[in-house]
This record gives sequence, structure tokens and C-alpha cells, in this order.
Amino acid sequence: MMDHLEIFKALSNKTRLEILNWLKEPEASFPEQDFFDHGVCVGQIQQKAGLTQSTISEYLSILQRAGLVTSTRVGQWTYYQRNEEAFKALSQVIQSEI
Amino acid sequence: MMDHLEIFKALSNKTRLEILNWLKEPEASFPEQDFFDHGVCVGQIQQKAGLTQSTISEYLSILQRAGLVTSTRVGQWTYYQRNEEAFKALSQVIQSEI
DNA sequence: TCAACATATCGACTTTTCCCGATATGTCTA
DNA sequence: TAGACATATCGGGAAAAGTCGATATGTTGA
Repeated sequence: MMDHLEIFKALSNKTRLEILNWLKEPEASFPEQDFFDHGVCVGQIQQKAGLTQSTISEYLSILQRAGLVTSTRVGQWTYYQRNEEAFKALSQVIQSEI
Repeated sequence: MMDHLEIFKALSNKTRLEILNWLKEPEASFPEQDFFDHGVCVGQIQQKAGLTQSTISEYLSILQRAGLVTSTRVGQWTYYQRNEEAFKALSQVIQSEI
């Protein structure tokens, strides 16, 4: 069950919207990174966003709690990627429930 | 042009989400009111929400600035109704742009 | 196993949002 | 045109979110 309020709060921040947008095309947005099987790692996102590591880590967990991204730990890196199902569902919710 | 951030901020409040939901079916949600040609008036919404008049007035203008509702002044009353086009557009935006 | 590195968490400070009461503005009617 | 009523605006105190630096945790490779 989606918590609409939590999702909208997660989307109510310029940087978080940018991150979600970057994650739409990881290869184009993060040319530094080599492999994208599990998304993009925190450090890359942090560098591009220009905020501190702690802030970006916090933002990613807000997006994750809202269900908008998923994370995969690979070695010492954590990769984040969009959860496209969540966006489809949200799009539906806006048409039918909100 | 939609300002996504402003829209998501407007949707990031429980009471404002409730108001939008009530306005989906004004007749069912506001049995006190007689005519719904232009939506529901502020006083009815305020009463149902249980917050102060000033707060509800403010919330309605937040929703209006985001483009989610429109208002019509009729005599001393201001009626608010949903802007369904905005919701359709938002639904599209979530699928394509966010 | 230890040093280096990536990420997460904590504590603090600043900015924004929530929500109120008081007051101003606009409209109607006697 | 004054009084009553509906709504909007203003100013402020409390709560939440934004953002940082410092530190903790987890992982890897020498």
C-alpha cells in the first residue's frame, strides 16, 4: 500500500527531483561510472548534486522509504536505481485516488 | 508550464489531500451545501476540516497557486473546485518527466 | 588484522512549513 | 450607509525539513 503523503514529501525537494531525473538515464548522467547493473552509487550522485555525503545519503533513504528507488549493496558500494513500478502506480493513483 | 515542485509541496499535507478528495464528490462530501455549480465554499471546507478559517483559506490558496483547484467568487462566497486538467497533466508528467 | 574507503547515522543549527488568533477587505441587506 | 457575514491577509510561536560536520559502521585489499 502506497503512502501518498510520504511519496509527495519525498518529491518536494529540488535535489531529490534532480536525482530521480538523473537516474532515468544513468549512463548519460554519470559518465564517470562504469557499470550500471544495479544503478548508481552514492558517491557519484553526491558529486553531481554538490551537497555533502551525509545529506545525499539521507535523501536517498527518503526516496527509498517512499518506494521510489531501490538499493543494492555490492561490496563497499551501495547502488540506487529508480523503481519504475512505483512511478507507474503513482501516476495511476493521481488519476483515480487523489 | 507546471511547476512540479510547487505541486508536490501542495500535495505534501494531509489536510490538503483530504480537501482534494472531498472536492471529488462535493454533493456526497458536503450535504449541507445546496448548489455546487462552482464548487464548494470555504466555510463548508473549513467546518469539515476542523482547522481554523485562516488556515483553510491559506491551504486553498496554496492549492490554487499549484493549479490544482480554481476559485469563483459569487457574492460573499468563494467557491473552490478541482482542476481535473491539472491532475491529468500531473499524471502524465509523472510518467514522462519525473 | 589494519588502513583506506564508501556509506550511514548522529547532533546541531538554519530555514521552511504548520497552524493559530487578530485584523483587514469585500459583499450583502436592512 | 452601517452592521453582519465570508474570506483573505498578517504576524508569530511550534514543529518539521534541510543541511552540515563529526563520527560510526561495514567492506576490501595489502
